Amino acid sequence: MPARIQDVARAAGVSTATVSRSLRGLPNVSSHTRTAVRKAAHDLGYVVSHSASTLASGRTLTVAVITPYVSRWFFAQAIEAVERVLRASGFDALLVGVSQPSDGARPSFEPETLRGRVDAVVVLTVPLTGRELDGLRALEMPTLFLGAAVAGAMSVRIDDVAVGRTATQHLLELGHCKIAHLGGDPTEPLHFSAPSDRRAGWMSAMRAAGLAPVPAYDVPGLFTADGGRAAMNQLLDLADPPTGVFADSDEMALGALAAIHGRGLRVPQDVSVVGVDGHELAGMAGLTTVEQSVDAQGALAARMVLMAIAGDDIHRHEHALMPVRLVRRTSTGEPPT
Amino acid sequence: MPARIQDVARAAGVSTATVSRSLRGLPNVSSHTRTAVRKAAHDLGYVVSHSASTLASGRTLTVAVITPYVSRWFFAQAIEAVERVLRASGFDALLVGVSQPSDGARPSFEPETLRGRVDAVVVLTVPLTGRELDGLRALEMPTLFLGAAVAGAMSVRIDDVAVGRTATQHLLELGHCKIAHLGGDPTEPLHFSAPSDRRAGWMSAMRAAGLAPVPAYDVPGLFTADGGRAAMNQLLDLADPPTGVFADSDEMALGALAAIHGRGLRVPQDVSVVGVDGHELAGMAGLTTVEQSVDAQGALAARMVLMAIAGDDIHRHEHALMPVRLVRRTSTGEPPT
DNA sequence: GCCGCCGATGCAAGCGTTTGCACCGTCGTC
DNA sequence: GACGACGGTGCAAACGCTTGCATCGGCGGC
Repeated sequence: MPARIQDVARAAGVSTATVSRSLRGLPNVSSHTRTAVRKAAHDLGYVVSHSASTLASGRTLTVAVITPYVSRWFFAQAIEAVERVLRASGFDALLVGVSQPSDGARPSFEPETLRGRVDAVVVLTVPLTGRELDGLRALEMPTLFLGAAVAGAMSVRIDDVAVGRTATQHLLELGHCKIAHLGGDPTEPLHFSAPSDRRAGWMSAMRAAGLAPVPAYDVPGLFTADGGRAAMNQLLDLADPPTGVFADSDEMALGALAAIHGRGLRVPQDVSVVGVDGHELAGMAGLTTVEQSVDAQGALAARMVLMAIAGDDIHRHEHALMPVRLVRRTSTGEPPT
Repeated sequence: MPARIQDVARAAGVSTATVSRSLRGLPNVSSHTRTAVRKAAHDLGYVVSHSASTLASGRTLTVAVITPYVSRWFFAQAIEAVERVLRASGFDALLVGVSQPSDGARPSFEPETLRGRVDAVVVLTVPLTGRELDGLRALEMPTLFLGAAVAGAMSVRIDDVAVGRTATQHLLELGHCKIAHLGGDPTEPLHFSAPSDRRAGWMSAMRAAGLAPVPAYDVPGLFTADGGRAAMNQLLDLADPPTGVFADSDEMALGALAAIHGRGLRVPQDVSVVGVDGHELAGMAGLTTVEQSVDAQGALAARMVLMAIAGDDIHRHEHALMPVRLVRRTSTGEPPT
């Protein structure tokens, strides 16, 4: 029923080879012929068969986006940006979720499955096991990690150690000494690097200030608002609670804010909180945060991948580091005396 | 380099036809043969070529998810749920963004492009023009709208009029008379139905209470926190500001909360706010809301689509209505006297 | 005026599966 | 003991496009 290339060829009075070349803008086609073919194709409502085209050429015009979540801020932002740039270049995004079910035994992701299915892969953070990474490497296609760096592949990310250091230093400069850290989930089977790097930044800044990071001040917040709230409550239950809190994400920080307000305490008079991300609602809540542009990271990632697909090997192993900046708002101030 | 079906056939000492049938679990294959084939395939690391399989069979094992956004709460939730269920059934999700660029001239979405590319389409809300909808219809494949109902296709959604009525009635019951509505963007070229339906619910509840909805109380909030804040500020600037606010989404409601607090006013003593959705951060902020489970909606949507693909024509035009429930928290109370 | 070159085009061989149809024993039935 | 029926298997024709190679004028240079 739908028109095939043969129909267009017939209508335009040329061979299928010429139709193929005309429609794809290849050289060695007279402009007269090209026009005629385009018209015929348009009149017939011809659309190239993706599977046939892929089978014959090996090109898929598709990029896989592998992600553990889509509803969390960072991931949603990244997916949106990557997809937008891909689409603008005529590429499609194949969404591959790798979140583990609650039973813990996540259905293992099979990289082999992507062979011949996509032209490149963008991995959000590194939600993969060693075996999966090896499988991905075996695919030998352009691969880019967004939010983490992996040797032998491209990457776009921020300096997470610096993020931790910046946030902590901000609190230190305000005069805080008792600074806590709300991080990821230590039982998380996926080994995300951002939480540990940010923690490292926190510790490094503390040490540089001549302070020893208190173990009890390092609590898991699961990267969710609920987790952040629970973690904050845990901190406030301590005999000697912190006066400053550095949360690895704005979502956790907002949860912490809720916990603080829930206790009748005031921000920043009683407790200062600084987050990471630049979440829209962080602005609403007056949250001081270390802002990153995931939109810019995603767009750059997509562009790099597209270049690699186009055969630009120069960037094949490039690691891009994007800037962050501290945005001071009303959630941080001097510690109580 | 990668093993093809021919290699597996040779290794197992059978024909490619038998390999194909064995691997796909078709009947009329002796269990002995099937085992041998499976082993050979596994040993060779054989993975069926998606394009070849699609070309030959017409099946793609892929579903398109068409969405105007991915970073907004509803959409992120929906995408995540749909993808998860599809993946569990061996299907992939092709993400198709149709958001308009800021210049207003959104690159028109070409439904024809999906022909032969996917087995079904899930459309989040209805971000499409009439022409696009017609094109989608012409594809004659299972199509499901999530978040809106369209005649002639499946749909999963909530009763948005009831949502507006429920939220408004809650405020009415608390004694509010001056109730405002934060809705969508009237200049939005995409004609989302949720905002207008919720507004209709608001108006209907007001009228049922013998009150006339005040035009100045109906302001656009753009469905973002920032928009909600701006809209709320606009309301507070009125000579006679409302005492109750019904926002079409939690994100807008949270923005409204920020605006109220920014004026030094208190919630709910001075102004009551009720949202819609069940956003995690709404819980943090104590926001009363009309909660919906987008996760359940997305999962159901995916299941319906899968059934339709499997040839179950019974559900081909089914319209599922999912429940909502009012969650009372601390952002609503009696109006000031 | 002939030759070689080049741009424009067509031919046809793949690309790797799926699947209708044919074939061939075997087994149960009358 | 003959005869369908049937399970198990192979053959080969699609599926719709891309692309290396051949072909064929026309044109500039000598």
